[in-house]
Amino acid sequence: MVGTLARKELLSAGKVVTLRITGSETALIVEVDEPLSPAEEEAILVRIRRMFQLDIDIAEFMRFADRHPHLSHIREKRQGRMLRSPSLFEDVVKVICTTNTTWTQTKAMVSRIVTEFGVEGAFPTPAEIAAVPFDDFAARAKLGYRNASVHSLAGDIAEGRTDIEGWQDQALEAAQLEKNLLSLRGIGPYGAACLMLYLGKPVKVNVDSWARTMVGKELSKKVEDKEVHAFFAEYGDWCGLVYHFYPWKQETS
DNA sequence: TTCCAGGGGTAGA
DNA sequence: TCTACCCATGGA
Repeated sequence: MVGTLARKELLSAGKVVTLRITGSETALIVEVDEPLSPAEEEAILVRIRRMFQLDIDIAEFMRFADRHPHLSHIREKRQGRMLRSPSLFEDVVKVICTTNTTWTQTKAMVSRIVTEFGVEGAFPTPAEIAAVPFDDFAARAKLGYRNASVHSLAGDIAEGRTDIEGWQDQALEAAQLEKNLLSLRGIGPYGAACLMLYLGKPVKVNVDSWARTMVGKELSKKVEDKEVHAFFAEYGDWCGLVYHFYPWKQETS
């Protein structure tokens, strides 16, 4: 049922370890290729908790899904959690790389960011990206017009002008969190909704071309973004999650 | 060549 | 608030 997720993680002092993560019915199993100090082990645990949203209580969403017969698959398939990155910075960069492009190109962009600027296959830190002059970064990352968004974000974080990781430690209201996310260059309504979903506040649908296609099929017409939002409006503050696990009548190939 | 992909920023109305 | 236009990239 479960596969293996392998990932390189950069620890303090420049140590890079490989994680191999599998799961049983009740637990995650994390293998590390090198011995860890207690502090390093705790650092890895913090990242694992974030990746698998273990700090987010989904019981309320499960009860919500239970009240909708067509969402019964969510509990049956034990859905409801999103896989995310060990840091909000990495999630923001990846979301920027999904905008106005194909999934194939998104993967290529993220792969170049890792291989060009990361240490031994680990995702680069803001400081590592910020240390690269913009023209050099753009030529090697080849993110198109997204280069400026990613490079400026890395610089802002590395030089202390913004602390986006702190946004998730504060009990921010959804509206304020969305406002913060929208203030980031390269993050618009779609990106903010994606990130809100990752941050446990799925109050809006991340309307992308897939959403427009599928809602269009349901309604048998070409739809605008506001019609996609209206389609999911009945799910209230859970609409972002419902969209992600929605049982479409006819999947496209 | 032209279109467009898991959109966003900006100017102008 | 809404619309039109532009934005790098690369596959179809």
